[in-house]
Amino acid sequence: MNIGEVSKQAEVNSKMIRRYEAQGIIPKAGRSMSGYRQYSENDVHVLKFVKRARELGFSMKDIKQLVSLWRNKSRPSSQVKNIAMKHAAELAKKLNEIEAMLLTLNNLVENCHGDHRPDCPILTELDCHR
Amino acid sequence: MNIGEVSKQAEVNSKMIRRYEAQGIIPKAGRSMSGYRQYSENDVHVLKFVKRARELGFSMKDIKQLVSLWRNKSRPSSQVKNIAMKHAAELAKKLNEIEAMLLTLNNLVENCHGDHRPDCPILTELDCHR
DNA sequence: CATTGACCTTGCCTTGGTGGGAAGGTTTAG
DNA sequence: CTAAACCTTCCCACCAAGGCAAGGTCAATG
Repeated sequence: MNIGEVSKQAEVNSKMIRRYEAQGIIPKAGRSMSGYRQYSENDVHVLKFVKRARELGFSMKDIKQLVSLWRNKSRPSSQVKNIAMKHAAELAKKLNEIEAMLLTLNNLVENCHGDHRPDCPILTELDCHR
Repeated sequence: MNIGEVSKQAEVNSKMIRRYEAQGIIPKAGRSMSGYRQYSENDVHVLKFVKRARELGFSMKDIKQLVSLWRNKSRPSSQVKNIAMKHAAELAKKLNEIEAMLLTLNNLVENCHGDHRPDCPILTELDCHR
């Protein structure tokens, strides 16, 4: 299988596939006579794993470790859990930050006329907050 | 006032002050004989405005527009509101995405033993999701 | 008056994940 | 034979921030 076919099947951009290989997240693909990367069904499987992990917001560093643990059939599940918990904690932090921003922002937007007049609580808040 | 003093007062890194100037977000500072940037109280004020806008998650592009509207005393508040609403919508979208990730993630973490044993629902989910 | 240390200047590199595009080689179908 | 659709590597851009380096300036010491 060439990279384009894998890309379709795993729904991962070929550009990204090459990058993941360079980052050591997926194993180096074999090459055809002319230098084209050659893939198997299993490679599609790995890429889907990576894709799903990205969708859960894991960093590439985390994913590298997760893939390695995934392949190691005698991994301790504690290691996987640690990575996931750390990531969940970071996500929760971000969530709180965004929530705080939205709270303020929605408040301001509600109180702004949004017409031709120049007075605007949004600018006032940004101006006078401190 | 030199850049260091402004940096302290506005709580904005001097590196960032120079960058904002280069990006045209704040006006070009005057220079002393020796080439040092010279600032007034008003510049501190502008930088605090920028800082607050960053804290609300606005992009530098948005902030550039906001500063310009802020300075224009005859702006229509509708323009400000539009920028803020667009940003709020993006934040809300991000919020939802992170919420979804956290929901899945917390679920997985709860069901993982997290001990020496290799079986782990987190890896299983990443593996079999599709 | 010279040195020292704190300040300032510009410029380039790194982060993290993704994408665009160039310049060129290969394969396949018409 | 040629054109299209692949593939290759390499460099650049995004975003906001920060680190580091090499050099100039200023103020207070000895």
